[in-house]
Amino acid sequence: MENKNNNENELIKERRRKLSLLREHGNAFPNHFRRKNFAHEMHLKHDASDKESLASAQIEVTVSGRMMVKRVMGKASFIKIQDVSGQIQIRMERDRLPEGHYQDFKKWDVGDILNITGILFKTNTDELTILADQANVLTKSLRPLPEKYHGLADQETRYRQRYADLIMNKDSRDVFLARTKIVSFIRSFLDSQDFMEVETPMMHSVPGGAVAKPFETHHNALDMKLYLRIAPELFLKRLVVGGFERVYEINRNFRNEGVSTQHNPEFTMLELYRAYADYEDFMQLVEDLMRGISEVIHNSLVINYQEQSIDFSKKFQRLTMEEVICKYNKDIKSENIRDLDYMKAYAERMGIKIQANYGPGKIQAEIFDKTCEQHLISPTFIYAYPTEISPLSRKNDDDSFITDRFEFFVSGRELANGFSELNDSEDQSQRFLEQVSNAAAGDEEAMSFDHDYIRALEYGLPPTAGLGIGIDRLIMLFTDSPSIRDVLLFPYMRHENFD
RNA sequence: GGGGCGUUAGCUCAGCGGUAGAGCAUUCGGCUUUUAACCGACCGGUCGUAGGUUCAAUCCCUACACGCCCCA
Repeated sequence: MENKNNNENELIKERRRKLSLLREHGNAFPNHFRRKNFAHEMHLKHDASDKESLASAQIEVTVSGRMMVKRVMGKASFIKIQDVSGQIQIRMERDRLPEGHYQDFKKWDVGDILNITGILFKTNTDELTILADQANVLTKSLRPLPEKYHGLADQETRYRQRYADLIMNKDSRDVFLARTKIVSFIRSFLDSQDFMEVETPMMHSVPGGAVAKPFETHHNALDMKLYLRIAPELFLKRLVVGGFERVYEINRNFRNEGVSTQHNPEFTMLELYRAYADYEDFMQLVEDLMRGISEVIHNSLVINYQEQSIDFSKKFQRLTMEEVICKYNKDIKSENIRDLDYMKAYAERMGIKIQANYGPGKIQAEIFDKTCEQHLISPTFIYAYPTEISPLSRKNDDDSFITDRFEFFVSGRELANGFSELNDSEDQSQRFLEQVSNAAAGDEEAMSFDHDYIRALEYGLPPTAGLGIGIDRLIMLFTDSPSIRDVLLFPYMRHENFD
């Protein structure tokens, strides 16, 4: 029962003693009490009532929640309990409660989960309070809560013991409430446009749909290697081939890469596909979606993120990849921006390591990452991505160096990636071959040749637009969170040693 | 992978080369309208881990672990 690293100290021993007393007096974990009222609902209804009318109304309420504050003053006490909706104060009086109950109550601890029945009244300072007639412990809490004033501040504990963080920090609860609200807004936004939510495999025999290192796993019965998916893209487009013309999926992707304030090994992605649309339609969709979320969460089109003001009210800026590179690299000669030798020399001067298989498009992307992305604070679309780094995107009709692809940036971060889908199976086959040769040249992130996907394209994918939005980064933006860990209920952490 | 910062009581934090500190919480006593309630007393520590330097290390040095931030 005891384990050293679990802080089995005197405080917990004391509470275990109290729990065994509760056990002696009957069921220590009763589950027959029923709540009738929520804290927030009572405040809404009665905060404005005056003392006298509340006293004459004699409103009986029953609440359940965790005791967060306990102030004992001799024969009467004030406590506060917290339920999912908020907090409410309760007054306990020795002479009002059943015989002996007040003495029992004095042994209860902050953190215990209680059920209280009583009459609503206003205190001298006009605080809505329940005058208790009945009080019971539903769950004894064995671990002391963090200090009442400063709360739980330690980042590591907040991430590892999210339950304690959620008990103590309203800001943290609010982030996750906003997260849920945003995701459900996205669903209703897409559902109202006749998109169909689907689920596609999380384990792939051929990893694909993105440029990233996968996690590997093994299926024992079938004795086969499987990969946790890095993207659902190729499966969703198979569904469009099948005739589901508008599909989306909100689910986890897994990438075997570093951890940072922007990256977690598993993260949530929205991907959507719409037949008979192109990337410009999806730029518009991104604008509509961002404005919708901004209104739902902040009731405004201007929000604040980490001291930056972000304005969604104006039409979002649009620049091509080459335009933005020239904008932030004044010394690049635009006529040479597709010249391999020129670009290679330029990139190397700025410290970018150029691998043998890099073409001018890949070098453009490297320069963009290093010199442009950080400046894209206001909502901005960068479009016309090089074909070389866009193996699943449709080539531009007038210029095969680029594709009909965009990425969307806010506060210096990529939030979305969308394009007109490559639906020419023969072109796609060529692009896969180039990826395979990159892999042979040592590129660990290059895509594999997906034969079944080519087969699907050969049946015919209608002209289609696709879009992916990183949900976690989106939540960061709208909850003003500096780290992805702040918007993940259980962020990745190194294994905790309990020895 | 590199650099910086951090790890002291259950929590929030001070501190110092010479017996380890505060507030809150706990325990005991007082208190029937409190708001970080208040008043009094007590209790609470392998100072992240392992080495090293030193008469003496929580403090200085090294390595490691974990975390946060920045860079690749």
